[in-house]
Amino acid sequence: MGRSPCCEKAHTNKGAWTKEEDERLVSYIRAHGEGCWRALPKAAGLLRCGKSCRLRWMNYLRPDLKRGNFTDAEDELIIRLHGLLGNKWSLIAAQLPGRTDNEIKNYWNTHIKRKLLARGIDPQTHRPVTGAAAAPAAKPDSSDDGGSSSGASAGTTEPRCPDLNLDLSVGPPAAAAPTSTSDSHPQPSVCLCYRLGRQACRCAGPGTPQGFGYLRPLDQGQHI
DNA sequence: AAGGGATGCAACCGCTCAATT
DNA sequence: CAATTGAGCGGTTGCATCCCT
Repeated sequence: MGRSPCCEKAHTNKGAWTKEEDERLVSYIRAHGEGCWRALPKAAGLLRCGKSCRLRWMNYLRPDLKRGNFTDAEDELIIRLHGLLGNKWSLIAAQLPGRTDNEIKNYWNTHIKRKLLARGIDPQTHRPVTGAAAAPAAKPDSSDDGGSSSGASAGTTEPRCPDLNLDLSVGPPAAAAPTSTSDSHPQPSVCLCYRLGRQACRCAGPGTPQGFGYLRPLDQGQHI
């Protein structure tokens, strides 16, 4: 049973990539484009697993990557998207041009989790942490506490974090998402999963009980 | 200055899903 | 329709660096 290994482990390098390996990978992809990752290492003369090549390219070598610190706006967007999508890092990353799922995942685990705890919000549920246990380590300042209050301590039975405004608009804030099941969509709408690159999503239509039928109107001039 | 713990990031591993045979 | 294959995803780990004592 099981599956064959994705590569011959005996003849593959592991660990940090060398500059030479990076250059080989980049020049190969520049010349041939992204194709069959499984065959790429051999073709490019790399002693690496195809998965490793893909990861290296996606997370580090791609030319369109935005390196550097996350902005506050990106922070907030990630928090909102996480509240809506959960740990779907690739979907979240799709909304943040130049950011990778791995980067966002790391950033979430290292920064945002703590930030939310400091606000008294459970990073997993996005609800106020119950009891006074809320963020014991939370520094009194939390400087950017931005309106947190969120009744952190108080609303123990609060069903939903009042701070959580699931407005997914990435562009101009005006592009509000119709949260209601809006029976009639006046403008063309598209399943969010589709927009994020999941062509065959399993979202039910609007009004789906499972709640994963995200529909959002297209912004002006925007197309799928 | 040195040691040890905390933190952050890059990379690996195993699983799932979709496409292909 | 079932089996196989490959790509992609999310969780986890390992290591380098930072910070505090």
